Amino acid sequence: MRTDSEIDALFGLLRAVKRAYHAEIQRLGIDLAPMHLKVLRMVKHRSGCTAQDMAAAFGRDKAQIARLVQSLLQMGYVRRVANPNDGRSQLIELDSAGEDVLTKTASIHKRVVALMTDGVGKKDQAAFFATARQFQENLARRPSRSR
Amino acid sequence: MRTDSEIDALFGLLRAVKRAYHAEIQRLGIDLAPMHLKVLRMVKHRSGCTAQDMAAAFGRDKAQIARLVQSLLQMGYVRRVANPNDGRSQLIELDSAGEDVLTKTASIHKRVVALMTDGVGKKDQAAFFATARQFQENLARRPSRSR
DNA sequence: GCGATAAAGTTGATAATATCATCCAATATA
DNA sequence: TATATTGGATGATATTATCAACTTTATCGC
Repeated sequence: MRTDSEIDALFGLLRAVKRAYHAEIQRLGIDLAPMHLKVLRMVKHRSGCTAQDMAAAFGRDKAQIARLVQSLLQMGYVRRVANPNDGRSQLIELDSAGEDVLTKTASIHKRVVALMTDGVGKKDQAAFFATARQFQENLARRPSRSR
Repeated sequence: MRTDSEIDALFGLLRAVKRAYHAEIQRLGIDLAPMHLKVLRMVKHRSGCTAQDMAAAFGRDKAQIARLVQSLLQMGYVRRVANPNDGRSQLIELDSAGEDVLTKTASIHKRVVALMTDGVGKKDQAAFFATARQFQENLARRPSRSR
């Protein structure tokens, strides 16, 4: 039976993506949540970024980022060094264990995308993601961020 | 800077949709979560369904549904009647307060969709949702459900 | 320089969604 | 009938998220 609206369809899709993503991480025996990986990727990509940089880049609450960074610190995936330019903030850097995790998980995105897009033409995929970004921008226009 | 993958784009869209959806509910002064509304819609659509029906229909854990139904019961939005055909289960029916809530929230989907799809052509929208369903089916093929 | 203000980060509280495991009672099946 | 299964309830816990309050440090206006 089809009683779902468009919104329900989106929610359903995203739950499925989350599950698949999570399952892939578990499959690799890595005890990290998707957000942990997101932070690690950011740290790798922009070494020496601050927690605030991430909060802004992700559009997330700084409290959430602070906790993610702390747990990554405790697990030894990142390290923190004082920011020479600002005594309030600290620069986050990837530790070698974090590098390893990123190496191991590098293929997860690809695998999930491959699983999800199976049998869908390249053009349709491109159109889908382009529309997704447009939708997100439309919704992101008003809400407030990082407080 | 664009460092996001397709998966990140989807996650971002989900967050944006959730926020917008939640904000619309709050705007109406209704103290229910999106999942509560989803359950209410299901109860309205299929009056006398069981919690198990919903868990199966949504692909969700039955524990989650049980708790949602219980809170809706406490709030007086639904009522429960014994299932004459099965002493284990109970049939969930919409109460008048639940009807009211559904009437009030009927436009939320439309509003969020309108906000989200602003400036996107009808054809592109249709293509997007069609692809979303296809993606979901691809991902839903393997994972296990309702335990 | 000083005082007000803002920013970076931490912490506490809490919400929404979700999963897993276990248990009970009722049913179905072998 | 003995056994297994199912519907549901409950406890524990994880993930993501938000808001509020607070500390420390910077910055801006004067």
